[in-house]
Amino acid sequence: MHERSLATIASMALTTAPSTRDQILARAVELASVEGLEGLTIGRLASDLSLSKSGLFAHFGSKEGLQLATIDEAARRFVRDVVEPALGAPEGAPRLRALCDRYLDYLERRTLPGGCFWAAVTAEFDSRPGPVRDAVRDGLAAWLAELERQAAVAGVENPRQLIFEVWALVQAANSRFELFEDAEAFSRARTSIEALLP
Amino acid sequence: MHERSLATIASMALTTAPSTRDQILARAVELASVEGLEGLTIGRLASDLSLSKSGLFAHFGSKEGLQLATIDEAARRFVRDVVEPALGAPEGAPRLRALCDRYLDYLERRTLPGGCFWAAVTAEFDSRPGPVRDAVRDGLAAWLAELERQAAVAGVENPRQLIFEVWALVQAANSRFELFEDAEAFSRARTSIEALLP
DNA sequence: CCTACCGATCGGTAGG
DNA sequence: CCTACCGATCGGTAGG
Repeated sequence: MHERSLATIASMALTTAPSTRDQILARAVELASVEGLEGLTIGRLASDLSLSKSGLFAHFGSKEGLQLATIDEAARRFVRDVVEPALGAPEGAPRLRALCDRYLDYLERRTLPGGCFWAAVTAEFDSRPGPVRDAVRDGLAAWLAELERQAAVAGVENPRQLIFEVWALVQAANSRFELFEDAEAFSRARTSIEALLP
Repeated sequence: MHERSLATIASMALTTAPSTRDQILARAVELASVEGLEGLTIGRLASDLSLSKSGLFAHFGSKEGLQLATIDEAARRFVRDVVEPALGAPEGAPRLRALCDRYLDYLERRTLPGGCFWAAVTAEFDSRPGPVRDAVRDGLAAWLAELERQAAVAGVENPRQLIFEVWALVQAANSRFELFEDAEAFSRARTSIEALLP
């Protein structure tokens, strides 16, 4: 076990230099949080990374391929930055609280230049059927299902209703923070969420 | 000031005769609810209305002019379809309840093809500074201020916190309805809001 | 990963 | 409100 984690650390250290594709997707997630997945253009992305358009294009095959890869990368970063750090808390109420806290902190730190990636792409694609909307929906559904599962473990009587309310408040905090630059947005959300959690 | 501008907009809506410009803006609000204010292109709009691009363009002078006029039209329709019908209810708790009910009904009927106009354009422009974001912010601020005023008249101790929560739930209902085609989204929101209102 | 292209569409202009 | 344009940029392709 010690050997494995050392090997993992070593291999991470050796592979820290991100691939071109990883660099592209890191920038793509940032850009999409501000400009959306349609505003994410291949030319802009290539220019930001000093690549040729066709060189960048070849990694994804189509704009839709780039959009889907960007959603996948955003989900991966979300797990790494929000879900994984909360795994130390026991399942149920403590885990649920940790997941909410982590994400509110993540948003408040303005980790992405446009705030919540899911807020941006959900509003953009929620009424535009197709593979991109499906991927957004699946990514968000996985997150909501995890929150609902923790609420169920905590013995909440109606997990879906509770998580509907909790996620509503998180999204409202993001929206108010971004649109109104309202510094109180997150404390408002934390107050309301604390009153709801078991 | 917010109240006066709402009343002014309402009276304009009642007295303005149909014109090419009005037809353009009616379609623009619909399109923007799906495609956003950037996805709203002059060529697409002209084609939908069988006008030349330059003929349509001349009404607004720039794309930004079209975007600002579209926001203004959306606000006008919002007042006509949501605010005015609620004015029969006495100020305070009944008015607040009527405003919420009206808007939830409006969204559930899917009056606009992309759902809530404010949800679409807020998420799109909330991290993109400029006149368009300012107009979105001002339109939403007028609506939230009206809700807060009714909450204050109703004797709520913290109107801002209450309306933060109420609007969060309305937006969550719209988002779930659009993204997941969740028929229960609005009943969820109504249940939660009913528990919050005085 | 590149250069060199392609047709379509973008916002916008000239002139009527 | 129109026709006839403009340069820039879009997603995408050919070929290396």
